[in-house]
Amino acid sequence: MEAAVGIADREGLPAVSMNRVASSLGFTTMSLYRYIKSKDDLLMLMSEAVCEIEIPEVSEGKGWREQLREYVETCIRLMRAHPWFTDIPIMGVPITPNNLKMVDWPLRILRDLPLSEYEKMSTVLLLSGYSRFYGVMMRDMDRAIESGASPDSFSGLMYGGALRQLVTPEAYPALYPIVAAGVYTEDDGNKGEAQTDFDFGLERILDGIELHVSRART
Amino acid sequence: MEAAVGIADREGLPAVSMNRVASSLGFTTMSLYRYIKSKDDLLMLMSEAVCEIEIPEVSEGKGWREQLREYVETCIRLMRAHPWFTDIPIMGVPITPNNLKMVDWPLRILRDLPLSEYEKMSTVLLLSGYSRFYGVMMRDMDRAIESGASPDSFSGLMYGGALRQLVTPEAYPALYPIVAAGVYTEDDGNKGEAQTDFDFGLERILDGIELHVSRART
DNA sequence: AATAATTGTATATGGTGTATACAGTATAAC
DNA sequence: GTTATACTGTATACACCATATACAATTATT
Repeated sequence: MEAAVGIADREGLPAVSMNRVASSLGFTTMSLYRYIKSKDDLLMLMSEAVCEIEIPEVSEGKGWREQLREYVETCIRLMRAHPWFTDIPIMGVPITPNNLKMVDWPLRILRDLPLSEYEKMSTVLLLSGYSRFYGVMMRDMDRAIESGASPDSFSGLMYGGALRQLVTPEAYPALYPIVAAGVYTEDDGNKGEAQTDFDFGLERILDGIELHVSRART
Repeated sequence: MEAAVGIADREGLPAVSMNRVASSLGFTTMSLYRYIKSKDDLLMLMSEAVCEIEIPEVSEGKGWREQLREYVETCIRLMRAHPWFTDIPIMGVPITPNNLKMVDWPLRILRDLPLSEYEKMSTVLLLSGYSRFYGVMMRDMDRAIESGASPDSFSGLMYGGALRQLVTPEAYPALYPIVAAGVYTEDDGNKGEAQTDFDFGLERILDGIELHVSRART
C-alpha cells in the first residue's frame, strides 16, 4: 500500500499497475498476486489505506455545524493530499473498516438531532457527496494550475480562449456573463475564489439542514 | 456515437474499445482513428452526444424551486438511461456545447435571484454535483438489484451479511443502528427509499438556497 | 529427514490504445 | 482526360496491461 499510494501520489493513478507496484519493491509482477487478488482489490486497499485517519472526538461543546464542517474539510484535505482518490472508480459502496469509519463519524455528529435514521444517512450522503464533488473540482484546478505553467492552452477550471469563442450570449445567455467576467479562468484569483465558492455551497447545505432541524423541533 | 453509446448502454463502459466500436460498424480499429483522435475524445464525444437533450423553456410562471427540481431530475434521468455516464472519468470541466447547455440552463433559472455571479455558479455546481453523486448511487443500486437476482452474496446498496458482521456497535456506534435496521440493504423496500432519500437531500439544498436568497432580499 | 506449505518467477494469453507505412479510391486541377 | 492530390480504410507492429498456469526455490511442519 505504501508503495502503491506513493506511486499514485507522485505520478497519478494511471501509473499504478501491478507491474509497477511490484517492481518498485524489487519483485516481479506475479508475486504481487500472492498478496492481492486483483487490481480492483489493489485500488480498494489503496482507498482504504488512505482513509486511515485519526478521527476527532465528537464533543458536545462544539456545535454540529462546526463539526460537520470539520468532517467535510477533512474529506477535502484527504482528496487534495491524494489527488488520485477521486479517480478510482467506485463500484458500489466500499464496505471496508476505514471507509465505514468515515460514515460513522458524521453520523455520530448528527446523533442527537431530531432526524430519522434515513434522514441522517441521507444527510451524510449529501455531505460526503458534496465533499467528493468539490474534491474532484479542486483536483482539476490544481492540475490546471500545475500544467498552466507550460503552454497557455488552458489554465483555470475553464479553458480561456476556446471557451470565450464558444460561449456566445445568444447560445448561452446565462453562462455568457460569467465567462465574460472571467470566473474560473486564469484572469481570476482562482484558488481563493474556489475556496469561498466551496464554503458557499457548504453553508447552503448546512442552512438547509438547520432549517429542517428547527422545523422538526417545533 | 450511436454505436459507441449503444455498446455502453448494453454492455457497460469497459466494453467500449476502439476495436469494438469500429468492428461493430464493420470497419477495422484504425479506421476509427480517421475520425476520432483518441479514446479520450471518444468518451468526451459520447458524453456530449448523450447531453443532446431538449431543454425546457425557463418560464416565469413556475417557481425557481420547481424548475431546479426539474433540472436535477433531468440529470438523474440521463444518468439512469446511460449508467456508464458516471463511469467516464472527468478530466477537467468538459468545454463542449451540450455540456455547457446543461450549465446554462440552471443558470438561467437563477437569473433573477439576488445572487452574485459566483454564487449562482456555485449553486449550479452544488446541484449538478448532487445530481452526479446520486446518479452514481442509483446506478450502483440498479446494478446491485440486477445482480441480486443471481447469488445472494449482496444486494441493495450495502452488502448484507458481511456488513452486519463488520459493523459492531462498539466500532461504529452511530452506523450500527442504521445497518441493524437494514437501511439500504435487501431487507428494505430499497428503491422507494432511495427516491425519498434523494428528495430529502435535494429539498435541504433548495431550503438552504431559499434561506440565503430571502436573507439577501432583506 | 521427509513432507508440506508458502513464496517468488517465467512464460503465455488475449486484451488494450495507438504510431506508422501502405493501398485503394474519390475528388480536383490542369 | 489525364494527372495530381486528398481522403479513407487496412495491415502490421509496439508497448503495455491484467491475469492464468506451471514450475522452482525457500521456509515451516511434522
